[in-house]
Amino acid sequence: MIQELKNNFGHLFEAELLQEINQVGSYKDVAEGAKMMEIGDYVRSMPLLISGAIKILREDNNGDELLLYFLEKGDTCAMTLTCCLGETKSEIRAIAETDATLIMVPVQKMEIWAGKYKSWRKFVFESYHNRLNEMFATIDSIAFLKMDERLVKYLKEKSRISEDRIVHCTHQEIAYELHTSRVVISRLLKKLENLNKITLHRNYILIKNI
Amino acid sequence: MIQELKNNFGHLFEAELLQEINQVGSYKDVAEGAKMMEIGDYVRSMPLLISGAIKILREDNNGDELLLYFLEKGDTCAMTLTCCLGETKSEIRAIAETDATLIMVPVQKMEIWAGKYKSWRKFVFESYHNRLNEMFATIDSIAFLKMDERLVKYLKEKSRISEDRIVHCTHQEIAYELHTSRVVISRLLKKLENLNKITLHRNYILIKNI
DNA sequence: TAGGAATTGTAACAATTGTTACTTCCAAAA
DNA sequence: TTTTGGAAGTAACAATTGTTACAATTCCTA
Repeated sequence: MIQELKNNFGHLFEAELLQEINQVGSYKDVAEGAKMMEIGDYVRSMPLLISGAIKILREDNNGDELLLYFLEKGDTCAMTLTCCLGETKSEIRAIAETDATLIMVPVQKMEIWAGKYKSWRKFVFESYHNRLNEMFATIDSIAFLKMDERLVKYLKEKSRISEDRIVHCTHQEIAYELHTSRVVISRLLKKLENLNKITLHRNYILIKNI
Repeated sequence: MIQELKNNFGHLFEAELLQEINQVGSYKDVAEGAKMMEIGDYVRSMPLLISGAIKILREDNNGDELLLYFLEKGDTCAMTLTCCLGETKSEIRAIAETDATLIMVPVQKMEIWAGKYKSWRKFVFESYHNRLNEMFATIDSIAFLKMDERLVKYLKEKSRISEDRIVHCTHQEIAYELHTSRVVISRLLKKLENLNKITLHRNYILIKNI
């Protein structure tokens, strides 16, 4: 595990901290689609993402979802960061977008390291900062863009994250994550296909030039 | 100033930290409507809000705005919190919603105190956490509510913040902050008036029972 | 007191998004 | 092979939001 740590966080943390993480952290593999955190959960350990991607979702009163953003290699979950303070429940749901590997660190260590290591403080602050910026970007999309533009952004992001020009999902799944209806998504996807930007298939979409 | 500090932050910080804040911080009064931070600004000091309210806004490509949330007594600005690390520009605009008083702390102190005082770390982490939660609430409103519901929420919040059943603003101003058009707001306000929930006047709105 | 700017009311219409209903197509299971 | 359920296509319509245009009112100022 120490090697994985050095590869992914070596440029951030000093050797001593890497050593500590190695001692108390536990390696974990997660399969695509696995639910990693549910709304209302209390969080007891903090994930450092080594590979893969995690999607972070918000839920409305009807149980419908909205995609907030993706976590990627080198990220951590901002939600867990505050759970070493008070007993705060998670406000979000986390699901593995792809197969992923991560290192789980007991949440008590977070506060201890924050006092001990400047590099850890920097990492935690930057994580928060990045998450806030992701949230700004999400708000921009929802508030300022129309659904067709949001859809294009979504497809680009999905393709980038999976490193694949083929996006594997159904129209219904896209509709859930953008918080709209399947018919709306089908309609807009068909327009994109007519513009020769994508090709539609059952259960997947080929991204051509969007 | 030390008395103001004790009143507003005494329950959070130990005496030694209060003393340090008192030494390096500077008192500042801000008039309603004053622009306190602009998008793209580099931040050099960190505000601790003693009284009043600050509204935080986001801007789209056309220069149109969107209200994100309000800061109130005991809050600080999450945007400045990360500016002691890298040279990061502000992503948001801050404008005094009411007359406000605050204490400005040089941003270099933030990192120093984060290593030295556990209570300061707790404060900073909690600030980030609160801001993230505000952002979740904002996203909920934009993504899940219709404009009439957002308008009602907006009026309630404005009334609560100013501690006044009379909300002083024009339809145009509301439209800017909710990122829609004046005609839409006028239309919805008129509906609320017909439901006897508010009374409309020139330049102000009386909140009756919403 | 007259003129002008800002504010609000309102109609008419356009564009976007949401909903319902039904059909067709595809793939896996029986 | 036939059945069955999920996925996608599409039409028709409703609801919401956005836009343009213009009138009426109020307030400030020259």
